[in-house]
Amino acid sequence: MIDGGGTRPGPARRQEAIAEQILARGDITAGELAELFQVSLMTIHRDLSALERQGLVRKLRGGVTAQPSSVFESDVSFRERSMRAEKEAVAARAAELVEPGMAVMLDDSTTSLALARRLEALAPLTVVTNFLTTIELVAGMPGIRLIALGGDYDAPHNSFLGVSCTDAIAALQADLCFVSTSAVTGGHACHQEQHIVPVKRAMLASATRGVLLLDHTKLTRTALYRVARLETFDRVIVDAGAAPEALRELDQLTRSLDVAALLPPEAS
Amino acid sequence: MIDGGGTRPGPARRQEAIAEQILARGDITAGELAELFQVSLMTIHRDLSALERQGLVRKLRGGVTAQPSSVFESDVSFRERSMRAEKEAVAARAAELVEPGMAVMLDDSTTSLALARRLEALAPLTVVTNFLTTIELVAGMPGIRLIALGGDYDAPHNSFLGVSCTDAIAALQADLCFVSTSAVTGGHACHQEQHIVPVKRAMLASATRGVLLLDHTKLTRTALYRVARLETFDRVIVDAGAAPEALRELDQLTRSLDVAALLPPEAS
DNA sequence: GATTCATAACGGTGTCCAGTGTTAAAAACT
DNA sequence: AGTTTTTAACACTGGACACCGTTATGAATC
Repeated sequence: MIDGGGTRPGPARRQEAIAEQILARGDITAGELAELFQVSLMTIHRDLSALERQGLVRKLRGGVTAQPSSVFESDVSFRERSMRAEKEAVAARAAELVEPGMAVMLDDSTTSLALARRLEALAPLTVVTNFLTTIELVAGMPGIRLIALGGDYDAPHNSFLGVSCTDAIAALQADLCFVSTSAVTGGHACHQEQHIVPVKRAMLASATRGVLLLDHTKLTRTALYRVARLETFDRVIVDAGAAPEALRELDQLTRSLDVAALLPPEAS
Repeated sequence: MIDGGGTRPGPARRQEAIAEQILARGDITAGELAELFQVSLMTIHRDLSALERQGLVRKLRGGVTAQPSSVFESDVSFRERSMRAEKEAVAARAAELVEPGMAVMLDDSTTSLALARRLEALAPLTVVTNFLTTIELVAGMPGIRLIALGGDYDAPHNSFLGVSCTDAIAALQADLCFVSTSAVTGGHACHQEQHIVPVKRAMLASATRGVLLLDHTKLTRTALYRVARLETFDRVIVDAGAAPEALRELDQLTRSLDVAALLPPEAS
């Protein structure tokens, strides 16, 4: 059983492998990669240019080096690719909390996006979000009322932030709010980017119930800015991949913890 | 996504011709169309279904009938198709008013969209809009700062409206504001849809200078709701297709009229 | 200047998919 | 019922485009 999940296009797969190599070794030459993957030098160069456009590596004469992780970890196109199955599991569980007629708020996380994909079945519904990807998705769903949160466009996140965004949020009141942060440490949900924090806080303040969506890798990570204490959330959903002791600790700190089992590998 | 040239793939072209037929004759049978275009009945049915989804015609047993124009005239996908050259001419002239560093506001009109396409060359620039099509376009322009205006999503216009939109506008101050309305009558810029009016008004109120963009067909049309008096606008731009007496009358009523000559039919 | 590496340009190859027709079933009308 | 119109399902096709290699040109380093 090779290639278990989604082996979609040709080059993307190789590029992922290349990125993995670089991230592991730190640097490598184009020639080595060509040898390793049995393709021409030109192809390697093209792959590297693509990866550079995504901000994953830096090209320089004679080879490539890895980019410090903090730079690209926040980029959408990167986040979109990682922890797919875990996000789906969490999103599926989150969808169970949504009932027709509700107004739900979604932040600019790819986990929320996974949830958004499942919302069409639950119409009628009002969806509020500042995430352009989600906006485009939900705009095409007939039964769903969409309220977009405007603001300053942030390219790496593909979302809208800033004062005019928080102002818009403050004028609303949602039933349910789904938020994801990049880390959980010391009883707090944390994020590594300052300018996102006020938006997430405003969302939580404008919703009757707040739900935190996590994949298990968030539990072992740290980030600088505190978004909110874990008790702030009425519910926390995490996938089942976490270590037992981490789960136990998390359970202590949260009002209501929900562990989502991984879904069967559907051929979506 | 969009093809400026006009002669698109295969079926779109035929569907346009079909729509033209129906709009001219009022109604027609599927069989006649199949004969007329030398394609199978099935294909005609598919075309008609597509046109029906766009709200242009109504299918009923035995044929199709035209939809009263007021229903679809406001739909984006329809507006996008009409008066292409005129809009480009007006947009080109409007672009001359924009200087690097400015903050410009664009409404949810396809003329504004045509203008937006020309803005990348004028970076650095701040663009403010409530039109999702424009948002997606400008989000991909590196040198341009984008501020999106949120609000209730309106599917036929593909834009955001409502109180939360006007509120967001009121919190801003732009240098230049470009607005287009569906008609000009009795010294007023008018629009046929009520819920759009407050948004356009708010935009004009939040900009130092207001510019009205028109194609000449707007001059002979009427619409119910007054948006603003023509003197409100610091400048009015119209294409050269208008009748001389209409232009003269318009000139009387505006502070500064600008007649844009049609551009050479470039193969963009 | 020589060498090595990177990019640009061109052409070949395969895949994917929109577009269409045919046939069959379903639905609507008489 | 019978007839006509509409939809559903399937297979075919051509063109578009992604992907890759080869060769040629350009840039950077020694």
